[in-house]
Amino acid sequence: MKAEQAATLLARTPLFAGLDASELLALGACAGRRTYQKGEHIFHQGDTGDAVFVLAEGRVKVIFASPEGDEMILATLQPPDVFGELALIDGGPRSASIQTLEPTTVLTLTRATLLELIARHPAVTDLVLRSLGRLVRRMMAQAGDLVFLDLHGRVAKLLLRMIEDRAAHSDGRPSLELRLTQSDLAAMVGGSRQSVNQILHHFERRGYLRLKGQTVIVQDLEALRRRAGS
Amino acid sequence: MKAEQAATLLARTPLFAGLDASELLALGACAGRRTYQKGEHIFHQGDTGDAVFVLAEGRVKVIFASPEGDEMILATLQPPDVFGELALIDGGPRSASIQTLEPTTVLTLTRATLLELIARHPAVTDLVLRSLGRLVRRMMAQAGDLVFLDLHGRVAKLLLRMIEDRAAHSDGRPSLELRLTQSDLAAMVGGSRQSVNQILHHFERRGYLRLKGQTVIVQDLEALRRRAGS
DNA sequence: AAACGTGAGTAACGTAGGTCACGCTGCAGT
DNA sequence: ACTGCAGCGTGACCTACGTTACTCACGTTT
Repeated sequence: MKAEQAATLLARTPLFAGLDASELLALGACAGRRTYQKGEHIFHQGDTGDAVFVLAEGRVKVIFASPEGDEMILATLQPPDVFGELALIDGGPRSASIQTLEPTTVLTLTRATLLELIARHPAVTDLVLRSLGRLVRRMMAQAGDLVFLDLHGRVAKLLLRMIEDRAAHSDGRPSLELRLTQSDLAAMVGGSRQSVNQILHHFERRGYLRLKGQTVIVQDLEALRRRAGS
Repeated sequence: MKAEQAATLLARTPLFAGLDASELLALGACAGRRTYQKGEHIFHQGDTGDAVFVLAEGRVKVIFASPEGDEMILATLQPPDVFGELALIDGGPRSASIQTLEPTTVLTLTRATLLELIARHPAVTDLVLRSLGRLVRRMMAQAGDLVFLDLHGRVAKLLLRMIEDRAAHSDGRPSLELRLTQSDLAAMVGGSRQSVNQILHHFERRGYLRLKGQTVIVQDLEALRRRAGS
């Protein structure tokens, strides 16, 4: 029952999509399930971790913090994203914290069950490699943006990226329900809340987009792209 | 002959250190060898690549460039560092360029011979995973530094990092032969050449270090650490 | 020697963007 | 109804850095 639900979720992830039905069921049976309220931490940077998580419901943010306590948001995740692989593969501490943005439920897979899975299905290793590869490329792009683009560019790029994979195209114009505070946006681009506020309004004044509470309706995608340098 | 030299080099890399002597010899025999002059490119960002390189002699810099042509130096490598794994594991384009800083010779291992190796020694996969994991962590730290630290902090941190793994402790005081121009240093911390110049002299005036051409003698490690926020 | 290129050192100036310090709104709890 | 509190909107500063534009000290080449 639960295992079946879990299996259908797992089937949607790039990591486990290749497995056959029986294998998915077995994996789903091994998976734990946890629920969190809005604002809770699933794990903290620096923890030792031996589990991978599959997001079943709700959204979370990935937070990288400096020793001084400043925080930078590396990404927001939504089902069926997977997180926590990094600490697992090298046994090191968790490199970032995970905090829920909404009531959330996740599946947990322990290192042991994954090793077992890999023993039976060597192809999974390749998928893990690819997912890590994507991570490296994303982080390189992030670092590049921080040195090559000004804050306007980074905000524009962030909006474009979020539109790419979360857009609801209501009536032609791509509209984006952020469901993030401006403080969160600021932490994603490495700027201050105030500057992000200014920049959003700047874009609105120029006619690139319209702001309505926490949703953004993009009017001029091309202008945004230009401003993002791409 | 050549294969033996290659084998001893491979044995020093973390990736292949675990292999037994005969396996190393076989691998060394499969390896190609190339030499470059100072300033040449070994490959370019965007190329399609199906080889991994092992640095045998000389130093290289890893360059990440923006579409507009601005460049950021992600790292400098020295023997027995390995590079080029990323494009190999996911078949994607090379994510950065490699340019030699000195006359350089490298070994090349094709995708085919590596797949073969992995088939015989599954443990190698784990090492590849770990090396990718290190890469992700390094890039996250890099991105974090860019948002959390000011330029002074990033320069201090860069010096500390280079001292860590390249220091010649002449007479107690750690001394560091950079063999990099200030322009290169600037590209490593995401600043302008002039600012880096100023900051180095600022540190010298404060007594943190002494500058002598391209070598840096650190006088007050603790002060540098403080300035780097760690 | 003259000419040229490369790397280092300085200074003047402008500005992107951080910080501080407000006020406003809407909502949850008592 | 009153009191927080979270999120947004805006203004007045101030400063860290980039940019531009020189100079000087070297090697190398012609």
